Amino acid sequence: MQPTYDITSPQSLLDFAKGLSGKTLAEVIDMTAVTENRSNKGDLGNMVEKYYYGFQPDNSTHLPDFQDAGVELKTTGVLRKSDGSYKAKERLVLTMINYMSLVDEQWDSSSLMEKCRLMLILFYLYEKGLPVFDRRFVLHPSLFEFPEEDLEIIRQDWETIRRKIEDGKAHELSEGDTYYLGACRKGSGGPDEKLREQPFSDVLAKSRAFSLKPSYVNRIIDGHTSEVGAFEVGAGIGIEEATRRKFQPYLGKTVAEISTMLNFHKKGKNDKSFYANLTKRMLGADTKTVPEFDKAGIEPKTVRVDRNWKPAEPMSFPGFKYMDIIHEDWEKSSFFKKIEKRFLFVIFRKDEYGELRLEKVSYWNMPYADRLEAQRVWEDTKRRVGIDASDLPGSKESAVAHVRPKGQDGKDLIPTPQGTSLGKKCFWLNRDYIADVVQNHI
DNA sequence: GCATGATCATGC
DNA sequence: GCATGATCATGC
Repeated sequence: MQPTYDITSPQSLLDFAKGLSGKTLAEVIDMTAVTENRSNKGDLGNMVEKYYYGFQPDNSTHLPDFQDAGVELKTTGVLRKSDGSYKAKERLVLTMINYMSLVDEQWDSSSLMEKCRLMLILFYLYEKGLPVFDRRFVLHPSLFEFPEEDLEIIRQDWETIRRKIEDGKAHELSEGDTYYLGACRKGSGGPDEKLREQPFSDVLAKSRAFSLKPSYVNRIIDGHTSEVGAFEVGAGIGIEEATRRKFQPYLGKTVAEISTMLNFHKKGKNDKSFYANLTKRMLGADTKTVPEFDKAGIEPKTVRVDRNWKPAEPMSFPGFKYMDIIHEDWEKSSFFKKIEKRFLFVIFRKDEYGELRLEKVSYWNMPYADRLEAQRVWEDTKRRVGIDASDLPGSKESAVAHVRPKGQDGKDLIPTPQGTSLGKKCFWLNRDYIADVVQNHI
């Protein structure tokens, strides 16, 4: 194909990409020239470069694909929501993390920034099993450069990841360590996966890649990355400090006082999401989402504790389906994805008169050893669902997690592998475990 | 008081 | 209609 773009100009590369909008590769390129397997399911980005741009980048370097323009080409899957808009199917992988060399890098000249400072992002509508040539491009391609205020958070995230490797903890990395930029798992998984060495520990680590969290990709899709949100985040002010400032006016106040300040009241004695919704109001959002938290993939959790810091309840997570979990892998499970996140504990504590007050707001993420224990409970659950779905791990079987019901009512039943119907269930973090976290770790 | 079971209000 | 975040209810 004769190139009809200027390979040194980002804008020209973008304009050329627009020719793919609404189309599939098979519709715009000469398919007779394709030497790869027609049913190829990976490599969409490379196929776009090779057959649409007619350009084969040198993938052996850490430079961007179109190095003369300084542009890295990315393709990423999106899903259509019921209202017709799109959302990210998953995180956007930027580049592999090299544990050995990252520790010697400086942010400005980092391999991440060298490669991804300016990205041309193409979105395609994800459909399971569809070969790359038949994936349809939707939305407009985005020539994306990180807004300055986001770049500060991303730099802090990058430093956090680098420091963890310096501390000899590459194997303990978690997406919950950071906000916009995550160290996501990237590798074959399973027992045969080849693990990587790290510079300051003899423990081998699973391979990981720098990625933008799905919530951040959604902000790119929505074009809201530079929107002024509920937070004033910038140089010297990270997410945590911004959060502290947001809650400052309400700290120490009773629930009744906060309700009055925000004109937001409990709907009735069964308004079970009241504290969660009140928390979102304090952050300046309506009851739906907190944009900055959404972007950073932060998981707010309200915890009510008594005078002795004992939680009133354990902590619930999304439900699972018996028929799904038996085919699932741990790292694909929603429980895994949740506990790798960074949590914001918003703690209401009973005062001497038994009245709840906003006592403390604190970030936390789950330690590696506890994530391993949660994995054990999950694997045990998966195994036992296959044998007898009515007999699953209870709270006395693990110090960390257990399984309990989570349904709308007694009629909310779903099928089991045994052919029976049982109430829906979900994973919970034990009350005593939450107590330990609240009392000793935040 | 705790473990376990049951259910609520809300948003999409 | 259902997933979610969470609290309410019960029996030992």
